[in-house]
Amino acid sequence: MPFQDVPSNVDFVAQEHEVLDFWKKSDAFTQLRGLRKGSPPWSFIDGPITANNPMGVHHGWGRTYKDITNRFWAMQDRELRYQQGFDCQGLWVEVEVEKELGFKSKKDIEDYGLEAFVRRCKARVLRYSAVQTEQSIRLGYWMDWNDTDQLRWLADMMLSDPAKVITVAGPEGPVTDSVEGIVGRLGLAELGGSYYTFSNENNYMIWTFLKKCWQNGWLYQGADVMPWCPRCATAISQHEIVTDGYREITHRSVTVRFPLRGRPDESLLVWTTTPWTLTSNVAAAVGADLDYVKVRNGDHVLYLSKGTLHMLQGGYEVLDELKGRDMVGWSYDGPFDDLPAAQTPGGFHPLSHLDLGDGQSAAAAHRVIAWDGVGEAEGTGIVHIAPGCGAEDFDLGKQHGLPVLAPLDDDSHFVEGYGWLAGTHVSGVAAPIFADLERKGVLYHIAPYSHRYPTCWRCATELVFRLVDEWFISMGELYDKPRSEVTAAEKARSLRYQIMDVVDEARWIPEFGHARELDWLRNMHDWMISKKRYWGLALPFWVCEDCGKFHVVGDDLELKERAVQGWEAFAGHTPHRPHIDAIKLQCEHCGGLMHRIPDVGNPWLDAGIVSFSTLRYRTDPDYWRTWFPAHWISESFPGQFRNWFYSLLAMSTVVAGETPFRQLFGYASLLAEDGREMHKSWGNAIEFNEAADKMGVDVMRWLYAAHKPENNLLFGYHRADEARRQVLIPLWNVYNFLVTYAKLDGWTPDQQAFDPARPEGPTPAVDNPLDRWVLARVNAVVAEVTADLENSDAFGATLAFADLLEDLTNWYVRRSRRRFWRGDQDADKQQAYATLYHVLVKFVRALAPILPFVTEVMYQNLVRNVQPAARASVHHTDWPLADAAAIDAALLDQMALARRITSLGLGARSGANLRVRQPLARALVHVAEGRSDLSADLADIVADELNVKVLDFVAEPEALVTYRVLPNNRLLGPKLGKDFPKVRAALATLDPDDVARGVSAGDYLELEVDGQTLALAPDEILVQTDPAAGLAVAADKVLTVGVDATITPELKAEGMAREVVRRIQSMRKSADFNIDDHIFTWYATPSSELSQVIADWGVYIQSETLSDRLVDDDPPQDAFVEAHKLDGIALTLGVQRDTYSARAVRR
RNA sequence: GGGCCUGUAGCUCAGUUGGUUAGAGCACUGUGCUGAUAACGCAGGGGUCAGUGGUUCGAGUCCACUCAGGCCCA
Repeated sequence: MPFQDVPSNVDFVAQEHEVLDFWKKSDAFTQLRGLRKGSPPWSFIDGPITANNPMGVHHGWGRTYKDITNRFWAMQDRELRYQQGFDCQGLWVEVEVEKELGFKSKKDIEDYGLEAFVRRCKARVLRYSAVQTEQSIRLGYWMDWNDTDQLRWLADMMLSDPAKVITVAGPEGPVTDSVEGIVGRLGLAELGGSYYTFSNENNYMIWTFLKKCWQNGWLYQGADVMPWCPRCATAISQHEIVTDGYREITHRSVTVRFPLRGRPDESLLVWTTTPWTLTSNVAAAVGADLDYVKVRNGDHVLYLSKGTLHMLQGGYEVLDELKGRDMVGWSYDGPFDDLPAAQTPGGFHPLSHLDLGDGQSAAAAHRVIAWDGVGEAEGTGIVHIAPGCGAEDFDLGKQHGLPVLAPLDDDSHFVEGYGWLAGTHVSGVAAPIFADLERKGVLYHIAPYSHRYPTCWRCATELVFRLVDEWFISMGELYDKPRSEVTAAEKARSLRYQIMDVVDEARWIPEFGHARELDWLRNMHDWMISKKRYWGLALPFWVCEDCGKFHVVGDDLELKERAVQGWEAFAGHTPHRPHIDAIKLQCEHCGGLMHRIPDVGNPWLDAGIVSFSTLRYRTDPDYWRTWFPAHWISESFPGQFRNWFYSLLAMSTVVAGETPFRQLFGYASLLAEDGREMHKSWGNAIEFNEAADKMGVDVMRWLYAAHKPENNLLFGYHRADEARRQVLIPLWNVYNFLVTYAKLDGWTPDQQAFDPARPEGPTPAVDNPLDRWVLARVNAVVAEVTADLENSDAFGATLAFADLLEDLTNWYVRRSRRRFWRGDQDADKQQAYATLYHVLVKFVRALAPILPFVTEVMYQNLVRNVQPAARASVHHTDWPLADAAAIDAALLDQMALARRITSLGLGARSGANLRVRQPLARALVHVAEGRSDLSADLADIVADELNVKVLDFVAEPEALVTYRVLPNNRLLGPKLGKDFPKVRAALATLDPDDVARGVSAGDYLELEVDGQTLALAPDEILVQTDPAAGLAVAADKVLTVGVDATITPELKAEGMAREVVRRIQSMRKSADFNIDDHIFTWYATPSSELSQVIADWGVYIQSETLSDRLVDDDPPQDAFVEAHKLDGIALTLGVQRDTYSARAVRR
């Protein structure tokens, strides 16, 4: 079969959809897996994408890296698992389902019913995993994707009839289970497809991990004051709050008086931005070394720090100065001592295992304490301390043995014990509290205050700090010494240092990732893993109702073994709430009944376990060992150091004691084209589907790949247009060029020695320098790109590809055009075809991982249409080999020189206003010393491109240039050291012409420096040339090119003939003739000179324009006619198709 | 306060171990070429390589500090 016609105006987007159809119909992905089965493994572990919404263009970036890398290694004949994953459990899903249902609080969920709510969460995840699957397929991401219709069907069934028993197809045969059972087994070996972190295996594997932590003594239940979302009614962990959470918010700050006990009419002046916390005040902190003043201010005597006197309203008189330490121990009356909470001995909070304050009530405990955290940047230098309402306050309270008051319940309403406040919500208490303080006479001043305040990363509600009872994994002690000095015993006690060692085992790209992860680990607090919510990992912690001891269940087997109640209710369900909560165990210590704590797990546990759960760690150790650790993982850097990278590392350290990945490739953030984050409300957001259909995914993938990954990527349509113009269209044009002429000439590639794995075949044997050069180029580029992609450097690959494409289009094809166009079928033409074909096929195959669609189209036509034995898809072929023998470095240098000469020559012409169509007699080239001249072949190419009859290389370019002599820094710098500047200065005083002559003759140059004579070797001096003034000359560092501007009558005539040819060519196109149509041409001009030129150059004009006749007469009526002016001379031209002659004549 | 990243032309970005006159694309201007034509070539303007100091014969590149932006932690 011959090549198919190539449209010159191609709709890339429509074409991508055709390719998707082709891949689907031909089952191209499955074929690839079959082809690579049994080859050495290359293991990629995917970081799960949250299946909660459609994916965005920023996901496209990461997925492009993943797909490029997978495709590259598959072409290297490696077997891959192709399993990508969905993150399924956690608050983010709950929040969206709550929105769907119009819920406002946790109570709404409980009223609705946990069982139904959890099923809705599962269904939502299934639905969006289907959407994301379809989007990823559109991107060209080849993975073991699920059938999206089946996913949607399962979602529906989860809601309507989860207990229904169904049979679905799996890779090893049909699998029968309930709908809920099948959903819980998605991604496991028997079902294949994407992994889902809500799967049974993922959950039970986390149990195994948690049990191991427990056995190592790293798991504990702790009390702490944590940021808490009043709406979500859960604590927010350190991981969640650090970046996503802070917003600039203006609150009403309040300054109040704390009347001192035993010092009549004297008060501490205290300031806070969170008035509700005053209800739970226990202490006031001062800086021990800070200077304080006692002032009279209106009716009061107040204490505050010297640096915050501006806080006072109205005039004041300083009565005394003192240090903070002098105030420590003073006692005062708190603003809410009238409430029962403040008067309760031992403090007021619900945690039975927390015992602070020596039985004192808060009111009795009120005192001034010292704290080095007190400063004067804001406030009064006296800090109100409420240990139940702030993290630092809680720590201070522990140090000082202060009682704790915890005022808020789960929904952030004040609890009983807070008198008139009980039952009111924290968000609405500022005003009544101000009124109450006013009434009590302690309110001093209220003022707006803007600060960065933490908000919920999911629902943007302002967080409060609340005393909570949560579960933690201990990170271990942080030793106050360099890591290298930490002993083995210390390390054994501290998980933190064990993870650090594991971090060292992996290669981090970019390298700074390594340091960042270590920095995070140094600063990591104990990992809060519990969440007081509904949809998520059921933490396997069972607590004894009698003795309070807890037990951690390690997996499903142990659960079944130890269950003493509730197994029947649970059996057949996934290990989620509410069914899991039915199960009771018996306490090993006292025999009491144990119930599961209601908390669910931190979602990063779900994502971090996948290097075990998806690799069959529990069921098939050999399989796990084959695929663990991953060769490569990749995610966006911002955020993942504390999230996925961290949890992956921590969990692998605990379970396996080794790194879960060998190479980590990270990239930055995607921004809009205006450099800002994409936000719908700002109008700069681009949805994935819209981008795919407007710019095309090959273009998107190029934008993603052609970027230094550690820099933020600005994504948008202007850049897309640029990429299409610079890459896709030129590539397509070269392809179009080859196919067009190959069809005209009936050329097809050799079928004898066809290799389906590497269909371009061995490097063709050619002698034309252009061919040898472009073959050298393509092989050099393949060598470079191979190294780049092995090192996760897609960016480097795109740079190399762009250069090659430039060389191919703007030099090889441009200079070879006539070789293809010529009528005869000589050896040179055959070599040209063989070369361009080889280069293009090799190029296209190397590009295939980055641009999988357009390369597929080109492969189908260039290879599959002409080679019956060809593999079905370009993605089934093997990675091209770089033929080292073809990389002729000398030729590459020579051609680079030729191109520079050309460029300068065109510049010289342009500078003298000599258009290129006008032939000139000669160009003069001077190449600086030490550089070789061009071979005759290359000189001819340059002469042709410059449209000069002769290209002369001149050794004595005085006519062209003036000289400049410089010391050779690279040689003389190290040799002379400090004397170097003097030598440079001495050299500058000499006559450059003399020096240049000496150097070119190979003489040593004697130099007088500080009375010493110094001899410089010729290679220690660089002779540079600058163009001489007044010539059509251009020059760069090495080269000078001048053109002879004299236009003889003969040259002028030839120039006119070429002009006529160009006009006719352009008319052929306007008249919509085929490229090989023969024509009749008429011309009429009043100028006898022009008419003579056309007659003289008739043979040339006819052969260039395929004119069977060239007639000096007015064109007939039905010809295609245009009136032209050549240098002001009128010329009427007419063309008409020669219907009798036709294309066959040219063959 | 500590850690990391970034700072190069109007815009977006390259710049390989330190080496001679710092590049590309876009945009602008001029011009040319063309069966790549909704392209392309050549030329031009446009740079205190964020700043200061240091190392070095030589710094966009290495070191220190400062400034600005971003991220992480306290």
